[in-house]
Amino acid sequence: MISFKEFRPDGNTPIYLQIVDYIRRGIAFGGIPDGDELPSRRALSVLLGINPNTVQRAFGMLEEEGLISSSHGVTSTVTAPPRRVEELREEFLASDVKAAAAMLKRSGLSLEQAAALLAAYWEEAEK
Amino acid sequence: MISFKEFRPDGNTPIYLQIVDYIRRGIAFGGIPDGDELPSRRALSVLLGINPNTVQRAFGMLEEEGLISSSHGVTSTVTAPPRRVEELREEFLASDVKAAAAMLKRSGLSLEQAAALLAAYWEEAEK
DNA sequence: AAGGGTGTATTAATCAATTAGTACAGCGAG
DNA sequence: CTCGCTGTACTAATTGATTAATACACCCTT
Repeated sequence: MISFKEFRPDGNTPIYLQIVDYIRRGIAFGGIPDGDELPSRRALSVLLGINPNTVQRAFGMLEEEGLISSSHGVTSTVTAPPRRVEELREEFLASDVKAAAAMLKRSGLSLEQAAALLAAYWEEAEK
Repeated sequence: MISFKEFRPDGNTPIYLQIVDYIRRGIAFGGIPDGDELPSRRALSVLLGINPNTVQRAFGMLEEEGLISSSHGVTSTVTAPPRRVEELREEFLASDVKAAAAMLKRSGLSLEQAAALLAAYWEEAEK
C-alpha cells in the first residue's frame, strides 16, 4: 500500500499534478512495486484534506498513462512491470536532460563550458 | 530602436513575460545596446495586436529591474552599462545552471553521469 | 440482498492570473 | 499654446485552470 507519509505538497503547483508526480517518481525511482495498492480516492482525499475529485483527476492521468489499473468497486493498483519501469526511467532522464541541455544552450554555452559550470554548481544545487 | 521582427510569442506563456524575456535576453546576449530606444507602449501594442497595458506591464517590470528608463511624454530607453550587462549575463547563467543541476540531481544522477548524458543529448537539444 | 465501501461522470463553483477599458498627466514639435 | 504623441494609475472584465458538489454504478463482505 502506497503511503503518503513523505508527500509534501509545495503549495505552489496544483495538487493533482503533485500527486501524479509523486507516484510516477515513486514507481520510477522510489521503489513503489508492481501490484502495489493505492489508497481509495476518498481515503486519500480525507488524508490530504482535499476533494475526492482532485485525487480522481490525478489517478485518472496515471490510469491513462497505464501506470495504475482501476476497476469499479475496488481499489486501484500499480501496473509497473520491469520493462515499463525502465522505460519510465529513461523517459524521465531524457526529458530532464534535454530540458537542461536546452536551457544551457540558450545561454550561449558550449558543451565544455556547460559541463564545467555544471560541476561548479553541482554541490550547492538543491536536490 | 528595438525591432520586434524576431519576436515570436509562443502562445503558451503570458505575453507580457515573453516581452520581458525577449528584451532581457536581447540586452544580455543579443546585442541590444545601451541607450537604445524602445517603441512606445501604444505602438508596440498595435504591432503585437494586444492591449497597451499589457505592454506597460512588461515595461514596468523592466523599469523596476533598472533595465530601461522611462519618463513622461517620451519614449523609454535601454539602461545597460557594461557592468550591468555582465551582471545580467551571470545572473542568467547562474540561475539556468542551478536549475539544470537541480533537475539532473533529482533524477538521481551523479555528476559524471549527468555530464555524460548532457554530452549525449547536446546536439539534438533545440536551441 | 443489502449496506458500506469503491470507481466514474457531469456539472458547477472558485480562484488566480492575465488582459483590457478608461481616465489622467507630462513632454515637444509646429 | 495646443495638439498629438507619450507614460502612468486605477479599475473592471475575461479567461483558463483548478477544485468542489452531486449523483450514479459497481463490487464485496456479511
